[in-house]
Amino acid sequence: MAAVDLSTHPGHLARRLQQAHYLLWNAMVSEEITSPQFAVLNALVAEPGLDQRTVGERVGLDRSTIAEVISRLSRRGLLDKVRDPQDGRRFLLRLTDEGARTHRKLTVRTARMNQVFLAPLSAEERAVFFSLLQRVSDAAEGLRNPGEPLVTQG
Amino acid sequence: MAAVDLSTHPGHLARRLQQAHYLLWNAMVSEEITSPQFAVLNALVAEPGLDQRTVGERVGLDRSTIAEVISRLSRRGLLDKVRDPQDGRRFLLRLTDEGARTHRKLTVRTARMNQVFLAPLSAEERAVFFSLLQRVSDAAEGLRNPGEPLVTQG
DNA sequence: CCGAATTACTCAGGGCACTGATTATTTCTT
DNA sequence: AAGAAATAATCAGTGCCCTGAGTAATTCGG
Repeated sequence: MAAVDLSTHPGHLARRLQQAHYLLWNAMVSEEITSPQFAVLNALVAEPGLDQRTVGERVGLDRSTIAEVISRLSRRGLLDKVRDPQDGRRFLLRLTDEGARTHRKLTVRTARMNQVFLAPLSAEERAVFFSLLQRVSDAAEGLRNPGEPLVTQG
Repeated sequence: MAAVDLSTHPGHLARRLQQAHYLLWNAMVSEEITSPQFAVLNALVAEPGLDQRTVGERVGLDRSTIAEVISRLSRRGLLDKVRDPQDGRRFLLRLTDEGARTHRKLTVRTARMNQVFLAPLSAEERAVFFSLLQRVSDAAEGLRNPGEPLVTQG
């Protein structure tokens, strides 16, 4: 008795969604490059020369996790790490040719995978889905960083 | 160039949502018991005496992960593992009094946390949110298990 | 200019999540 | 009844995710 219905628990649903995505990614996109790794490659395509911490911020990975992910990508020759001559604490990151090639290849496959993943939803539902996911995530992230309010009411 | 907008990638959004939830859970529910652990306790409140594999199926954890989670809960005295006398491969699982107490306590806190987590959404939006999350997850899980079709069309 | 605070990164430790291989037990087939 | 197939659980290995503590470099305040 007193058991709860997990289907109304957003955390449980989020975990299930992420796991389902993980499996489909593995089957349809890549067994070597993970989704967070792709996010890092993508961030460096958009803004080459970012430092490690900023890349983590862009893709939503904390300092420890981004360090591991970068280290793997660097070990596989997909990106280069060089000390910032202006600030000896930072490493500046840049994709190698191989890294850029990998990003291009996975971009195509990822688009295909997203079609399959979102197949059960209509175009309108997809837009709603994205919007709801983003609103909840943004709000929850805002709870941790009360520094920059999302809406400034004058 | 050719960088992609991650805000239309459900996998990326799912990961962010899950991370946001993880942090809020830690802050508002418990630093000792995790959300998957709570799901296991909850499954055993609903159906005491389940075996390990079935519990994993109920809460969406694979054979390896459920083994680790059960082992932690058992080590902390929240559940008991006994060999099934009918089938020597299985372990039958049952909450201890302490486990049941913990489940009751966390049920209350989890409800409070969900209120905060879902605060940005109206009641109607929450219903839509749950439904979309579930439809996408169910469909993706169905891709892996083509054994039991979700809809039987006569 | 120099000590204090801040910042970027690293490291150790705990937990979740998957795959592939192994072991023990049960069930199926002949 | 005996060998083959299936099943429950374990183990090793990889990767993501967080916290708290530590190190090196820079910036801030007096």
